[in-house]
Amino acid sequence: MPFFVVTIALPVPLRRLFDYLPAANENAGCYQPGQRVRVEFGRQVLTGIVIGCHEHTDVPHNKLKPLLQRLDDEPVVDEPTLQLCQWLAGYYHHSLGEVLELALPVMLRRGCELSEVDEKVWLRQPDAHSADLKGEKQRALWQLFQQHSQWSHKELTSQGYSQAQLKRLAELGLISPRQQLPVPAIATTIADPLPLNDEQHKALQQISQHLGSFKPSLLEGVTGSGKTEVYLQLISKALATGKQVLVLVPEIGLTPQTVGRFRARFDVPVALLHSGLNDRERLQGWRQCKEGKARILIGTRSAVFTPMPDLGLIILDEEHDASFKQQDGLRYSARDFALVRASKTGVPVLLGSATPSLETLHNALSGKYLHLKLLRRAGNARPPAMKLHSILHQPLTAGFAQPVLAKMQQHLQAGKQVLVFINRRGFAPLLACRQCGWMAECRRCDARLTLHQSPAHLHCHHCDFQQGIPGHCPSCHSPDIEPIGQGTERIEQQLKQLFADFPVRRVDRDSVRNKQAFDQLFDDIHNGGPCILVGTQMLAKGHHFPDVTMVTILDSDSGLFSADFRGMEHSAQLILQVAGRAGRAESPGEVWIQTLYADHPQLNLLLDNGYHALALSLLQQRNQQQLPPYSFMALLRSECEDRNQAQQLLQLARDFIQQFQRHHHQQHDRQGLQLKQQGLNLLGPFPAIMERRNGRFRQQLQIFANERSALHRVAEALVQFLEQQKGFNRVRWHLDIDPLDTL
DNA sequence: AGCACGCCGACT
DNA sequence: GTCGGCGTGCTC
Repeated sequence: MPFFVVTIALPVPLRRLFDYLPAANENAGCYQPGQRVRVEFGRQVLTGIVIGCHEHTDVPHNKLKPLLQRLDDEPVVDEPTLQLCQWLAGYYHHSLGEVLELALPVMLRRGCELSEVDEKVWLRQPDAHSADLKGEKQRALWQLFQQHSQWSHKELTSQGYSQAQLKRLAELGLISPRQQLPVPAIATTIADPLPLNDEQHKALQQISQHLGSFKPSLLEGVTGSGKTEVYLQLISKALATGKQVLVLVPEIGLTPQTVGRFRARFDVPVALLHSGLNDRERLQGWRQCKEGKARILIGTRSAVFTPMPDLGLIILDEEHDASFKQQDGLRYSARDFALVRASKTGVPVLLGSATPSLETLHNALSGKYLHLKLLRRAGNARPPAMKLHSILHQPLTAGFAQPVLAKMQQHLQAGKQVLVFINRRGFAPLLACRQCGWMAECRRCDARLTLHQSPAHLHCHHCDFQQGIPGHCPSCHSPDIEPIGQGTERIEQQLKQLFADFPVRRVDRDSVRNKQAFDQLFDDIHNGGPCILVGTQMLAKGHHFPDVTMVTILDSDSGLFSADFRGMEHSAQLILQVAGRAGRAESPGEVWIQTLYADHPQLNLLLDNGYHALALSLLQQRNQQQLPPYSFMALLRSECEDRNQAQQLLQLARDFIQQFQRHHHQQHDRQGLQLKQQGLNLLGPFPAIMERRNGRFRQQLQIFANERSALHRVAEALVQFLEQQKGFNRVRWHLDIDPLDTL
């Protein structure tokens, strides 16, 4: 047998592959890219992915180990997915093994058999003719098998059918049991499509023209304009051509309402992949897609990796949402990756948002994406009236201006619900001493501790440090210490006193411990009469509250002067998202924004002329300052318990980049090429906005480039350079490509 | 990332 | 004399 090695990707942060000798009695034909293998790696045993077989290796032969075991006969990572992962590893300068680890369900990473998630399923016998069944229950059961030929055992028993009844049907030769992958039940009655207005109709027509080839589109539609209906009818068209559809939603966007709406519209199996599932359920959903059994997948960020052999359309809702970008480890953007996947698969991708990110908007305006707009709310719903209310020199009651309270009272008495948005958890953001000015601060972060009341404690929202509330000032021993400022808990408490006749419900991460409580709460709100809802972003995303007619935004000011260049963009998106909760039903809503800066130009632009107008103005600013999307950015972050070391590493990186740049210019010179401005711009190193976090000092180096390719070249060289550096063992660093924030 | 090796300080 | 701190180096 000729000599060959198997090249393996391993789940380690090393950005290279490893060669192994084949297992005993196996030839090169046994190994296909995408199969899992077990290998001894140093002293540990790991599960790796076969990348290929080669007859040559640079590794000295005495170092080669035979791999321990081949786990799969068929690849678990199909060819297109493998190629996409290779692209991703290159784009984010990350280890391929770690990318593949992310692309696979946890159970497969651990080396489980695919069949491990098989379950008992009952199948209708192909030649079964209905016999005369005795029992009512048995007839009903048989009726189910007329609708669908396959039901999972678990589902049938949960619907109240017994083991005995199933056994009886099996004895009559009507059905038979099998161990196999269960497929989600399909809705038996299908809801009709809603009528489209001309805007929706036009959007649907235009996108449908591109089914079957790569074409990105932006569907820019104000809240309530019926984006979802366009999605649904587009999906329907894709399904009709025998294709699978991938729908990506933000982390909190996958509500039972949304899922229900999808399931009720299509007579095909719908798979879900989100954080609420356990490992087993995840593998099931993944297999359903990979084996083509599920025709629609609705999932969050990591679902973008799911293999779908018949993929024909990708929809990504709330395109601007930050949860599409992973914020630790491999910092990939599922939105950008979805675009690449669509391009390599040759399918259209639809990005939807009421408040598109400036990146996407720029692509739409420049003609790179199809730009579709839904400007009118569907049905009779009217857009909410938005109003800035100046609180400059105004007396406040519990943080509210008097006219705002009066307005809230009015809506409540009309039997409507009022939503109060304050993006700050806890009772108060600060506990301070009135005598000496002491403030409760976190020992590990450059931050104040947030005061919580139920349960009573001080809490650092940045490192999770917790401690009890002191009875007197630790500095001057005065008992005169008091909470300063407002959080959701305090607003809730005060509103309960001010509006004793109406229930007040708080919705934040603390009040909604688990998903069940969450769903229960939303049921209550839907069924209940007038009430006040106090909450954070949680309230703003995904959920519809038909009875909310007034929204009060309490702390928008904190977002107006953000240190980050995307601060205003994100503030505007959040304000509109919250505002969108009002007046979704027949009654028009109103939104009151309390502010100290009622003449803030951008805030006024947003309110007077809308998001699109503000976005154009922000884009102009970005252009002038050569910030993304008019330049390409990478952010090198470092952190260390020793401030100097974190800073020194970045200084070293900066020096390296400058040298690298000079070198490249020289090369161009020698080759007689026109010296093209590399356009690399370095900012930093400087400390992060909150320099110390969780006991570590954080620094950053911002790298801007005019060309994507220039950024790539320097990033690749930089990562290689930093990996070689010795003497910075205690410094942790990562390179964030297309960072979402510079905090 | 793990995990081992190795070289120095403070303990039964 | 050893236990264990973490700097350094390697993993096909």
